[in-house]
Amino acid sequence: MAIQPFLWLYHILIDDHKKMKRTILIFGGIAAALFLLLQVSKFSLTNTQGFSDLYLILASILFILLGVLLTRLLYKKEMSNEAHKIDEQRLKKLKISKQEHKVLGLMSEGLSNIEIADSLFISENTVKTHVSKILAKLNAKRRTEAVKIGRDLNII
Amino acid sequence: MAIQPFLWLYHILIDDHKKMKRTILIFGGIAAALFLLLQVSKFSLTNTQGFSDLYLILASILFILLGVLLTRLLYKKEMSNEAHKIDEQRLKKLKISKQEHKVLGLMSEGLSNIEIADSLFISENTVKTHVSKILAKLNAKRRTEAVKIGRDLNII
DNA sequence: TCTGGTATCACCCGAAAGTATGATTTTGTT
DNA sequence: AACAAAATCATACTTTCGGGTGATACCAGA
Repeated sequence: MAIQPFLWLYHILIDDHKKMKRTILIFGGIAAALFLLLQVSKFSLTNTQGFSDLYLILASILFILLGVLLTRLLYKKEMSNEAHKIDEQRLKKLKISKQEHKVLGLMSEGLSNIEIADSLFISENTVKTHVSKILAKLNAKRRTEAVKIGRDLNII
Repeated sequence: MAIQPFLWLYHILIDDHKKMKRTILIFGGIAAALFLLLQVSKFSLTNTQGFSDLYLILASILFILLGVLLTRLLYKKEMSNEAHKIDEQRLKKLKISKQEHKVLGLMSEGLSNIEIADSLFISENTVKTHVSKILAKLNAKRRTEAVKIGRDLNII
């Protein structure tokens, strides 16, 4: 849950170009707001107090909005990443092998044993063996239950 | 994706008391930052320019952080709400009845037909009928596939 | 080299799931 | 009240799942 300082910058700079526009917008907005604020502070030396205060408040609101916008952009990514990434540690604890994990994934896609067999280029019997072991390791009685448990454990 | 202006305020004020502390913190922070900023603007009339600028920048950063904090708090709730609420409209379009929906939900929990029957106080045969209709309406061949489709359609 | 883990496959059998059909009752709407 | 939709249940049948057992092969680490 802690904000990693440079990770999001990396994501913004390295990731796909679609988000470049928004990135430029945000950094441009920050620069503009900062500039505006500094200008206001200079004006406040010569102008009236009330005028300066109004613009300070506006600039403050702008900064808050920037923070909101920034977070909406990044937090969404962070959350979806966190939600979708599989828990490798738990896989090891449960001693679920690579192939078993693949089978579990295809089970969660609603495939039958034969369909899984075809997509992995193995026989249906082999799939059955994998499924049985998965059920045992996840302490499930049915494949639907295994999928449910797997989802809960962030294994799928 | 649009920010609903008063919805989050409602959530903050009405929801459980655990979040009250954080709420007070945030609004307190906003008030403090505003006060700080206004004070700074007054100081800038008498003090040196550099001194004022430094505090202005600090206040700006504080505002951004406030925006970030605020959004992290609210957006999380919004996202989880959005993700977990079922799509009633699609249920109507698919003509899935209440009982069928219940059965679908219990299927996704990994229950067998008999277990579903017991928890709904109906016979296994009835459950089978419901399941068959669900499969037909969701265009699924197996219950696992139905669960998958249901999840994708935000029906579960 | 031996051993344990993984992956592969096969056969049998019982249990669960799913299909098809038909029938009755309940419920909600006009 | 009348009608449609939903909910209930049953019976018979087919298909899929899952358990149990055993077997072969491969690979990596002790």
